[in-house]
Amino acid sequence: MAVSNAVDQFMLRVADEFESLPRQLQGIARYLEQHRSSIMLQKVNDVAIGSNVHPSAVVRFAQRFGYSGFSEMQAVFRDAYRERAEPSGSYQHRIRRVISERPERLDETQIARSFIDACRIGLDDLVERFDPVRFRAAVDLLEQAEQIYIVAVRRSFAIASYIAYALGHTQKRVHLVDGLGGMHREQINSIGKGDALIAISFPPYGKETLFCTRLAHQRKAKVIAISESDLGPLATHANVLLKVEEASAFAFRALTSTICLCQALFVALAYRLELKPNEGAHTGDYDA
Amino acid sequence: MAVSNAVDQFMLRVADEFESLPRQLQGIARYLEQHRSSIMLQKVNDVAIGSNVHPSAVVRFAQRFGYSGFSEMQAVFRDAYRERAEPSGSYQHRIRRVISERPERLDETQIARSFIDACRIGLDDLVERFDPVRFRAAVDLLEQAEQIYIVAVRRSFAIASYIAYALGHTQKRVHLVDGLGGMHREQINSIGKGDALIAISFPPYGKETLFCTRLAHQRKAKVIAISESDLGPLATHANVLLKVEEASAFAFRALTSTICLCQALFVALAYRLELKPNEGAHTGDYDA
DNA sequence: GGAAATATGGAATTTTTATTCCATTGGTCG
DNA sequence: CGACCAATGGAATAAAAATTCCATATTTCC
Repeated sequence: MAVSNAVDQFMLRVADEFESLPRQLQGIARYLEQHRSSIMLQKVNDVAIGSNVHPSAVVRFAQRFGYSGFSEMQAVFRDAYRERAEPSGSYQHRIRRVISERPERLDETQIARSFIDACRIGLDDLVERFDPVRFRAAVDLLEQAEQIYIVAVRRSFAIASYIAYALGHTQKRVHLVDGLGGMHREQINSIGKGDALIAISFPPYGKETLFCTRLAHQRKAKVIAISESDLGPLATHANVLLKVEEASAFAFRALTSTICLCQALFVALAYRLELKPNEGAHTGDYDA
Repeated sequence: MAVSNAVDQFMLRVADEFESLPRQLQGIARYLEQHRSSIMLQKVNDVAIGSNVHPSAVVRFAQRFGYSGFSEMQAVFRDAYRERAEPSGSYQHRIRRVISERPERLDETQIARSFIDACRIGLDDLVERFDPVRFRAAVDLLEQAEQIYIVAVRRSFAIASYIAYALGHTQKRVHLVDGLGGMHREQINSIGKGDALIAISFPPYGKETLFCTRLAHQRKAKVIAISESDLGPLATHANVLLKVEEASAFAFRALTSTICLCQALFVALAYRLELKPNEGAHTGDYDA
């Protein structure tokens, strides 16, 4: 792993020993890692409070790593900053350099940044077009459902699997139609009146998803569709259609808005069901 | 001239009065101007020495401009830095603000909006902390891998399943360790030198994921870990660790940043492999 | 050139910050 | 279950830093 400066080096050393550190010192380690860019400005006390420990614990931490005390350790952060800030001159300068540094051919960093940017725009758009009426309707529908089925294939399957996981923390009975063993039909077949189906699909629509939607509708189950427009084939059989338009970059579709919406849906439902919030996050002793 | 921040404003005020300042104070003014980016780190004494004056002169300087002393003046510089380094307060802060803004009884809309906001902040943070070196290393590693294994459980499983889907569009051979039939071990067992494992896990870490990571490492396969910090158990066996800190709202963890990063990773890889971008999105006549 | 006003720097003081010491707690292992 | 060791946090102490005070130097202006 490439290590550029003293701070990274130090943090690496911390990471090494991390496991063998007492609880409080681990907390401090996490805090330092999190705030590496402003440690140089903080007093022992700030760090202590930030890490929920006594100042003396912070000093002990520094000493554990061979410094005489907090001050000496802090100097590492301070010097590293100075090294960066001073030689390359003003902020303006640095900016300009970053810009001029980019080569002709796109590099990974640029691709990544652009992609992330696209996702951000996607989320902005999601808030903007948010439709409270439909959203509430979706929550209502889930709240009343006896059993909840979820279907999505290919690109959207990840979303379905997440929803199934999340709903697993509620009292609802949940069925993920995952098509294992080619059994989409068999899996959806037990759906009936009083149940709900969440179907997620974007063009070109997955036929398995369409099939399930149609069946659910026939059986008088409620259908929540998550899709791109009111005009697609999902709309026909859906009771509620939540619209998401995903951003794309490099001809590649994001997934962030969809998953964000689904999570929001779950959180709203959980709140409705008066779940303790924590149960939504995790229950057991291992989670992910 | 556009004056953006408090430091600029202050320096302007100094420039105004400059002519009427006594010799030593002029020297201090020059020094401040020259070193505005590191004043926040300096002691009165440093400034005094740098300006060839007595420390008390520095205090007088500050007082001349209406501050109670050096400390108060220095705070201007410090705060300005912080504002830049952590736009509108650290990520933690912003999250907290979004959460604390919620009124008594939440309705669905508010919940959804807050949650989406939290996700947006999460993405902002993702760009900010993006580490090009590690990201590139991850892409390199995938490019060179003969076979790619992917593992994640519970909350993160959705991500793994998505990556598996995406990588399925490349020439790489891809194995999703999904634990079907309780066969995590059996599924990872065939990993070997020249292969790569992508492991995604957040606290409290899934033991299956840890197991796979350890095994992969033993077998001399390369490991890309996607996790929260360099300090977790995944770091030990990882060749590259990509850090993602997910936002949370209502004690509920988002997933957007992680998935966004994974997609970015895939896009970058696809670009590297000179895939036609479209193949990354979909191939056949039904997709999702 | 000398009185007044201002500036300067040494040293004392105050304030803030860091560190050490030690009693208590809590966990571990025989 | 009790003895031991590590960890923790309160309080005292030490160190560092900032500020004030004041005696002295320098400039200004008559």
